[in-house]
Amino acid sequence: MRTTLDRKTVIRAAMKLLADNGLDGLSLRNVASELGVRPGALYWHFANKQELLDQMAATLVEGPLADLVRPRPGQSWDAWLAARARAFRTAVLATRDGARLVAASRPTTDRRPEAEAMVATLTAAGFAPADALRALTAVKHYIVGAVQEEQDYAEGRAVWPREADPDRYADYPELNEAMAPQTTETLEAQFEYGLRALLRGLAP
Amino acid sequence: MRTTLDRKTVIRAAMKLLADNGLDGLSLRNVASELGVRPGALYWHFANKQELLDQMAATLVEGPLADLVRPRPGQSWDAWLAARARAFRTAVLATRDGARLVAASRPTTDRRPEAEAMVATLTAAGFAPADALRALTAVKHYIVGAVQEEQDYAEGRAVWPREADPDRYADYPELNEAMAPQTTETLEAQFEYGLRALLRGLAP
DNA sequence: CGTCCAATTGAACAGTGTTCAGGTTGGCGT
DNA sequence: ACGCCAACCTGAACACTGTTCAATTGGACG
Repeated sequence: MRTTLDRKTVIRAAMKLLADNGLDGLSLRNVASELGVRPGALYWHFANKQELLDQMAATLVEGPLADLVRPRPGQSWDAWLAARARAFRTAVLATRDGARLVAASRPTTDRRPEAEAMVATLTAAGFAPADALRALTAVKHYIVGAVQEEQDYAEGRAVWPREADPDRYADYPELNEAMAPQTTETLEAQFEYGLRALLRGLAP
Repeated sequence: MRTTLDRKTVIRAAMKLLADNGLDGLSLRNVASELGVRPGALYWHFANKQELLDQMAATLVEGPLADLVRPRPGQSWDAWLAARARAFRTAVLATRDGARLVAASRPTTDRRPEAEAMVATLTAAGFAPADALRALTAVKHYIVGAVQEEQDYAEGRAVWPREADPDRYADYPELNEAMAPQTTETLEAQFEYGLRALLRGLAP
């Protein structure tokens, strides 16, 4: 009995190849040969490559965010939102090209129950209903942009000026003083700085 | 005298095809045939497709932002940053798939003079040097994320829940009250809401 | 006029997502 | 035990893509 393929199995194999080769190196032929199967076989389980990417993105993000649809007892709205933001960031950065993957994917499940709970949490904290949704959206936008740029840098797609041309750096005194060498910690601090500022400014 | 090709001409043709067919429909063969030329000819003017995309993104953004490296006389730091943010958003949204184009491109010119001036402006307004750079970066991240999602929606890549399934919407009362039908104006208001919150929270 | 060289062609290479008629193959009903 | 049906997969092709490069053009210049 040759065990037959399975959506989950395909997704797992695709995730492994994503980690190994990056998003640009992820082809259906790769995935198929990793599974010992011909490319056409994948079309029995997925309508097209996009659907596979959607599922990959979903498995990436849904797990870590599941516990955080509501604040824990006694947790303030901003501490809760910050925790959610950090969880999202961590999950996306943990996978190679995670940000690009998420950006290239469409949502697979109905997000309305989740959204309803989150909006309700903010209105309970004093937000007007419309502002609650605007606030959640603004935070999402910040996270998406931050994670994208951060990973572009991590994967070498963006170039930090200091590394590009360290010599003539003396021409830019203010920039020189402002910018420390980039490390994992400074990137996280940057994210935290913007996140806290945004949450501070959003307070009702 | 057959006029010979030219970087600018190629970029212009590519921009037209981008507007007509979107980023996914933009192939070098398309660009070549639009110019009455074989695909290989483009490689005389650009090292590869990426370099063409980089130049396209640059022409998209650099013009509108050129005037806004420093605040106008008497303009506050936050009014200036907001104006810059709006100009960037407008420029990107004006072109089909502009956000994806910008996201997929690397910077072509040395951004350090610009960055130096901007950091200096914020330090003059009372920011610590490191915070000045963090603030600018945070704003950039917010804009990038916002524009990306906004255009995903505009091009039909994202689905707004209300349109996806308007009937069962009564199950989500808070969401229902929070979410008005999306129009150009509400999208701009959403952007503005997050931008103002972020700038408010960033104040030194 | 002849030479030179920037600019382009023609043709190929290796790879991609996708389709589909045709084979397997496992399990179920009779 | 047999036959059948549906799930599953193969084999092979199609229409694309970006990219390379030897060979060829055509205009400018000495």
